[in-house]
Amino acid sequence: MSNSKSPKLPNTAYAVLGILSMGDGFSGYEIRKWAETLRFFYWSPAQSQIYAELRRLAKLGLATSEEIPQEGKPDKRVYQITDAGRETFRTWINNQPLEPIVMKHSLALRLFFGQEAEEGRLEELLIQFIAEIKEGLAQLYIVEEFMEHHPQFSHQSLVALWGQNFYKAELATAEEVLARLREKN
Amino acid sequence: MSNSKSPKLPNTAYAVLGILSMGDGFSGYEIRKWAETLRFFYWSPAQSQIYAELRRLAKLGLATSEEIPQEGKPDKRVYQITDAGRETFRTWINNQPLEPIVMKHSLALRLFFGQEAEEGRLEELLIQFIAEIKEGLAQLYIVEEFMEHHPQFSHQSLVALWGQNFYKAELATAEEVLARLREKN
DNA sequence: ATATGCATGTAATGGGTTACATGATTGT
DNA sequence: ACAATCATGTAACCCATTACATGCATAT
Repeated sequence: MSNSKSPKLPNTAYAVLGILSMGDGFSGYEIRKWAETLRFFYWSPAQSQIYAELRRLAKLGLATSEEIPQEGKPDKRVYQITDAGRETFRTWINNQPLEPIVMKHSLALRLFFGQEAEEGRLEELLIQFIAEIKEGLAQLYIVEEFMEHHPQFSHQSLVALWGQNFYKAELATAEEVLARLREKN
Repeated sequence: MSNSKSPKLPNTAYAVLGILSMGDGFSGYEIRKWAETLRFFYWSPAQSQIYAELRRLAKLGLATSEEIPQEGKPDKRVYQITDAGRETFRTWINNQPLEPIVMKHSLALRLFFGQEAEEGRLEELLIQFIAEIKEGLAQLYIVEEFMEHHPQFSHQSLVALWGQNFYKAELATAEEVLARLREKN
């Protein structure tokens, strides 16, 4: 079923493959929880999309899919990466060039067009943003702490550190911008 | 043609509306150039998408569209924001809640799954990334300098500052992570 | 000669979202 | 009682990308 040469897949598929490569057997539900951590640095697809990607990977022979009957819960479908899947993933990580960072910063967009905002609106948004960032930072600390206690996650904890630095920088910038806006009035 | 209540639009449409609100009359081509600056903090849609959004705005009565004959060049279609369009834009900026930051950081994704990478691959990617960030920073300095000489762009220059801080933080983090990877070997 | 800038548009494809549908178990 | 967790899936929709198509003027 698998193509001889690694097929070209959307990045979401590689992310799912990558998660599958970290253990032996995940349900869609478990993948989804990992994806929630990933959202700090990469993406956060809808649940339906994760299931769709898993089905695609299975169809391409990059993962096996097995139905596990369960009592008291709906049946679980467990996906496992195949040799072809691991090969595809390695080809991606070792050969696919970096893409430019994509950022959708909804506050920056509003700030950019701030001349159309009401008096005080931007300050309000910045204060709200600062609170959200602090919340995100707290979550990242928890993620990193967990990973530091599990040596097999050394790369993942490196990325948690990356996220922390990003959030700290966002915090500092938001405070700087807020101060500038206030001193203009 | 315009709805009595502001219609709900995709963010790309608001971004285009916002650019239209900054002057009186833009061609799709000019919008596109502004969008290229926006990409540092928000988004970078395909050319065809910008033209599609402009047509949508015109159909909704949020912008007027006028064909300007030109010699030696293809005709130009100039779009101008209407009162209804400005109203829609203000409603958006003043009432629409912030959305969470969306980030697609292709390097972080690879780093996260670094256990599958070949010896030296991550270092190679980091070095490449650092070069790209430096290039981006240089461009942002140019953008900010331009805007600081034009007082009507004070909000825009604030966002250019935001972008600089982001890029500087990325640079520092990339160097830190590179150092950590090297000391592990 | 060749590339870049100006200038707009269509067609095919697909990645991804939102909403809906179902249902038992466990914790508050 | 109610919310959260576990667990998967379908249907409708559309935003967005890629590729293609055209063509003159100007700079290298």
